[in-house]
Amino acid sequence: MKSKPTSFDIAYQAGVSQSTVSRALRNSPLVNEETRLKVQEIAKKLNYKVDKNASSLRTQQSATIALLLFEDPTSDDSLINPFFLSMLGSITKACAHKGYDLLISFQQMNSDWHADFEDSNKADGIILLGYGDYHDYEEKLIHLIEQDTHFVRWGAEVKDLSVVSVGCDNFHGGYQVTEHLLANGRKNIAFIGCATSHSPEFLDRYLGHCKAITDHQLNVDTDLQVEAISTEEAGYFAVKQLLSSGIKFDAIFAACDLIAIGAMRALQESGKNVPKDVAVAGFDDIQIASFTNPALTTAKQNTKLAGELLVNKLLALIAGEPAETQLMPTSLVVRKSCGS
Amino acid sequence: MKSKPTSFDIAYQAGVSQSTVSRALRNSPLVNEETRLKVQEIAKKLNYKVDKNASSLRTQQSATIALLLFEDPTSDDSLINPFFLSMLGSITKACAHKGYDLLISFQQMNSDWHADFEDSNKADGIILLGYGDYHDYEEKLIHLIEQDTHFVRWGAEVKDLSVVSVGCDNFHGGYQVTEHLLANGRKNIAFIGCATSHSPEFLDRYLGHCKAITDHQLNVDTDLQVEAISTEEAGYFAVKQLLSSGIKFDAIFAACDLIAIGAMRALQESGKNVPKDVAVAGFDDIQIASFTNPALTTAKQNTKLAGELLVNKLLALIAGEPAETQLMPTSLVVRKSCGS
DNA sequence: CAATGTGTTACATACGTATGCATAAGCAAA
DNA sequence: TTTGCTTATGCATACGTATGTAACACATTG
Repeated sequence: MKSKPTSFDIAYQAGVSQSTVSRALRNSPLVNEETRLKVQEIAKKLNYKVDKNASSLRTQQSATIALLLFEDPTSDDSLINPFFLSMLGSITKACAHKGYDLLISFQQMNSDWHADFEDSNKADGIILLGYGDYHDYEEKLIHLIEQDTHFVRWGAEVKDLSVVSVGCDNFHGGYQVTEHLLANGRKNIAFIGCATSHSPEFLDRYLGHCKAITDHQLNVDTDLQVEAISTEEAGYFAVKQLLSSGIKFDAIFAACDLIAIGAMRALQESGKNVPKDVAVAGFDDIQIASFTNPALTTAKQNTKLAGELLVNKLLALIAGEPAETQLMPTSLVVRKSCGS
Repeated sequence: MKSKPTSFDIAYQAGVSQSTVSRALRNSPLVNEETRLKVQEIAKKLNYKVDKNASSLRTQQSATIALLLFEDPTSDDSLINPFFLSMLGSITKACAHKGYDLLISFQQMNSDWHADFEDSNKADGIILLGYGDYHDYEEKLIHLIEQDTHFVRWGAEVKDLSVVSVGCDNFHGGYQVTEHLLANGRKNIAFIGCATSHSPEFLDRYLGHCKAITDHQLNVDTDLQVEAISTEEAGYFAVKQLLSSGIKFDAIFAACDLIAIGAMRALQESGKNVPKDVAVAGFDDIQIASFTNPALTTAKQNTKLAGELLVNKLLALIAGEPAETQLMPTSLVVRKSCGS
């Protein structure tokens, strides 16, 4: 009574062998229907559950995917970027839909994460999630590839390596946002966010922004680009700094929504009206964006689709099928913060 | 070269037996230091990783915790309540800190979740997370107990069952909020949220609210309690309904922050000033709360502590140690939405 | 009637690790 | 020399499942 029933217990009660039990429970065509029903009935009666460890050990498959979430080491320890939380929810649901369990692990970028699930057989594949420059961990990617580990990652395409990435068309998204601001008559658009290769996502958004400006026969003013990491505080201080510098601007393109929210706080605190005095646009479309005052106009990254793509591509790789890097389009969500 | 190295491969190279390898890698005092170092060196060279399935099968321990997250079936399919996302982040970090992996699974309340990890040995214990009346799934709790499954849950104390719960002092939190509103001179405080046993958390907040009112020699007006589930939309419509009913009120106590946000939207849309005309207070202190306009005054549930408590108590149960149900205090976070 | 095929079951084994028990070597005490 | 103890290692086995192969009964065919 004490210990969990095994397939041998069922076999004994059913008067068959353990192997027949195993086949019967997996609906193998090799077993007679009558036998199968009897076995399944007894299994149910005993509240039998397959031991996943034994099963995984035997089949070398765990029906589990590991999600490695990289923290931005500069951000607040207790919080997680809402965008990634949204991705996490989406990936979880996509996994559940495919019958896979999801193993979650937070990692510091500089830790030995590449070793954790690699050969432990605890997961059939890995999803890498987090902003940042992949050059910072390129050798770890190479290591993963060398070990024939199945994995996909969120982010921009990795050149020169056969890595499957799912990302967002940050360049086009940036173009869309700035074009929208220009269409609203804004001339001097500040860009708040890191515009170096250390943040390839933000950089692409900035480049799209610049392209939209030059396409409209205007000149890019580099003074209007202010560095900021992806937090509300960074956006707040960047705008404060911009305001005190005396540089004229009538719009802000924040590299992500959190920055935009901080930017709006700084503007409103300084007596500026959004969008009348300064239009503000963001990027991501996190949940908060529709609740700010005014509601934030932003380039939406479709996290639901992204999660499904990541999971589907990873499962394809696991199944030995080909999978390709894919760039998702962004869509502009027009709310109140840009005037129209 | 092809297949992953096993402990036998190391044993062969080191000229010792597999059992010695196993002991050496686990730093058993039974093995000579010299031997241990040699074994560990070879293991590193071969990039050896313990097979978690085999290890778990042998030891019957997986160093993994399963988190079952119950969706509110009425809420939007694509979104997850930010409060639970915050809990999820906190639990993930607490697990990582203890060296445990976290297996995440979304569940419908009416599904067979109680069976999923119970005997599969895939996790050493389970954390149940989600709002709702535990009476709705009491028989499943009993089932878990009968199977000697280690688990803890988030929520109010479960009477008559030996279930370890970690919850928040919703009664006192409700008392705090209403007392704050009264101290600000508000007399007619509407309560927006479900106040039935189907939502025990909300009910306790309501009861605390009522206690604060009677303690101040005032009478509870049941017309000022309006039903709403925990979404922004529900808060919006509840307040719209309240406004059109003509009932006078100068403050709103929303049963959760999402409701409060919807309530503010309805008020502002109707030309009411928050907090001048109507003060609004919430519950939870989700991340959005500090970004709304005006910033939301709310009773904070400490998700960081909650996650740690849940994990610690679960690990205690797994270790065979006693653990007790615990109620956490809430703290009032005063921002701008109540006037002072 | 022999040969072949079909459907169903049992047997035996492998997956890779952890650990109780036996063993061997070395050494001190009797 | 014998006994007893310590230290270090190997042997053998169990964890519970899944599956290749063999075996068996029975039907079909030439």
